[in-house]
Amino acid sequence: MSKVSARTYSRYSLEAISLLGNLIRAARKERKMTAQEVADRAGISRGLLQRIEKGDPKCELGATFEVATIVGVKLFDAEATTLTKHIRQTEDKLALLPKSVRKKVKVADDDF
Amino acid sequence: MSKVSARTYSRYSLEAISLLGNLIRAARKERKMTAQEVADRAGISRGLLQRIEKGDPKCELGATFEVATIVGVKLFDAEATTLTKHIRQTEDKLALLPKSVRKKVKVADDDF
DNA sequence: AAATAATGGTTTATACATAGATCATAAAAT
DNA sequence: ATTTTATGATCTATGTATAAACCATTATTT
Repeated sequence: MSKVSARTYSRYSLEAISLLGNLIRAARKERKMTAQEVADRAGISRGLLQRIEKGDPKCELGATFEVATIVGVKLFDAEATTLTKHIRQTEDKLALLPKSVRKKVKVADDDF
Repeated sequence: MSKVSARTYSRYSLEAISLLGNLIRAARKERKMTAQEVADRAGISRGLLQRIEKGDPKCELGATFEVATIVGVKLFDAEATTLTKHIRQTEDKLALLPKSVRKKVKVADDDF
């Protein structure tokens, strides 16, 4: 008597996660590291690494990024500065908005 | 009597996660959505969304990517095809390698 | 070919993330 | 100014991800 309402994920999310897992495994193989080696260096179990490479959505974000870093898969790397800049711009923009143009703009786009 | 060996994360991983959280919050604000709205659509609690935006490494990978997707933060988006191609290339390359040039190449780089 | 190592898949116990409720403060709307 | 809404934070119970130990199979070495 359990199983109340398993979480759902959009196709896009699942694909992105799966892609990340594939990238990690490919990078690990490329560097000729065993699953055990990477797991040890990441401080996680080999089983968890398997699930990460397999694209299981229910893994720790931190463990996943850590593994990615170890095998050399840079997440935002090159774009990091650009992205940070983008955030700052966005926040500035928001700060400049009149405080009441908000709400009821209706988002209206479920673009996936 | 607990706290045995808390997991550790590299500076890079933490920064990447934090950056992702910031991107998500900025995108949510930009789209003028409340934390509750996004949480509902992602099927998670508002508290979890708070932690995701805050850059907490111990969140579900799936929940995080789902939220990112909802607010319009594309993870690999444009590069997806390129990356997929890259993976295939990598795997092909590995497949072509003589079966014994492996091991003892010594990784020797902790580049972070 | 035999032996060794790596992977994929189990299972079990336990630590811990999560949902949900509550409260305080801040922000926005009226 | 008042009211409403959003956010940030804290607490508790419970489901569940994780580590660890297995085993079976597949690669890789010798």
